[in-house]
Amino acid sequence: MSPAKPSPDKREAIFCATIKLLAKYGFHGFSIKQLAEEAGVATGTIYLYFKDREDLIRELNTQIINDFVKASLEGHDPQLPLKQQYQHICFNIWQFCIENSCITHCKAQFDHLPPDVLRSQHSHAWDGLQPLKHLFEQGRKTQKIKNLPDDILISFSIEPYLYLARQHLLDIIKVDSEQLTHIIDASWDAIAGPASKNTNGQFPQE
Amino acid sequence: MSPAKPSPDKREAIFCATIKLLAKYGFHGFSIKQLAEEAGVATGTIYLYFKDREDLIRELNTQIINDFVKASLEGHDPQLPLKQQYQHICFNIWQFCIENSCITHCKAQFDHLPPDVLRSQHSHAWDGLQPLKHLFEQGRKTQKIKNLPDDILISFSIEPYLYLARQHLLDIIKVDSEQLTHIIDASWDAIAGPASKNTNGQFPQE
DNA sequence: ATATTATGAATGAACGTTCATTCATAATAA
DNA sequence: TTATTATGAATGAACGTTCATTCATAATAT
Repeated sequence: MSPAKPSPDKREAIFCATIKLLAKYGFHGFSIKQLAEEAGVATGTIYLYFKDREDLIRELNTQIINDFVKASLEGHDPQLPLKQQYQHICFNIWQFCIENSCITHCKAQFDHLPPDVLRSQHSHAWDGLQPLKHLFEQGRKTQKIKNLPDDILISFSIEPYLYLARQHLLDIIKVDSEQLTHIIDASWDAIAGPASKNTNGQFPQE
Repeated sequence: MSPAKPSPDKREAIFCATIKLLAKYGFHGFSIKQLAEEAGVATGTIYLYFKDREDLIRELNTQIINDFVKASLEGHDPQLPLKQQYQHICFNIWQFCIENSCITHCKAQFDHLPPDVLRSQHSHAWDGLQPLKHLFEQGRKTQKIKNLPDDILISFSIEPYLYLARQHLLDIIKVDSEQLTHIIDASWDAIAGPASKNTNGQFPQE
């Protein structure tokens, strides 16, 4: 089966098994022993590739963010109209979440790492999402997108998809491709247009 | 402090300490011993009030959902215009999240309990949110709200607030009350109006 | 006195991590 | 080619720690 080479993709096997187990059991109920079994290696082997448990999880987190960001921007074309650019990214996100169910379930787990890790993760993710930043910036300038900070726009642009994908994968709800279109439209409605002017009675914002 | 009383609210103290620790350390790094110390009781005492660790967490989860639902609907008035009803609920959610930071951080942890628990949690939550269900239903009928399933509307109505509140509490972003108004408006824009008809083909937006 | 409630030392299972050992392959020598 | 040696990836039993849970005992209430 497995010879004794250096090892190009054994690390990958460990990653893969970690994702699988983390998605299934969460951080509790996830043990190194179980991981070794799932990955088809000895427990000690894991420590040849990762300093310790924490290191493994941090590295995995980084890779997942990278993959997610990369998938989100696949085929991105800054020449297209803003709305189309946005729709494309949203579709990418949905697609990625559905096709990588383990990652989708994992990802949410990472939202509860220590605060300092979260902060660096946050800024790292934004680094990769530069094109989305530009899209938002351009949208704000041309009044096609509400004049709100990136993070707030994100809360309508990415979070709902993550949530819905999780529920979809758990069979709690079902989203077909026609609904997805409507969802993407709804999410565009949330961020589109200059910040609405009259909430209740109040003053225009500008 | 009190040596050996019957115990009306010792259970509450244990709940409270659990929330605190869970918010701080997550499921890992949360131990019964630590919990006992934080709650000011002996380890054995915990087992007088809860069958075991799992039972404690499940019960806590249920109570948090109940509190959350109750807070969301506080002061709800079905007589008001739909948009105002909606804004009021959104504001309640934000308020609750900010005022109960430990619960907000905890809540997300529970998103990764076993699937069957998640499903029952989901339907239990909806039971309590009947008024919101009605609001959505009425909105769909009168074309004031998009013709989309409740769960999808929720993804723009609750999830973004949970996400933003978490980030706000972690000091990753800051949301002031003026921004909150805009966020609530944006979230209304997401669900408002009949499901948009032209995705790409483009009519004027208003 | 009796029942109820609280305690925390004791327990054993499970955990992450280590390290002496193995062995297929690579490198070198004949 | 064939024999010999060196390598380091892989192993998994063993280790020390930590954990959830129990229970004999103590404290309090009735």
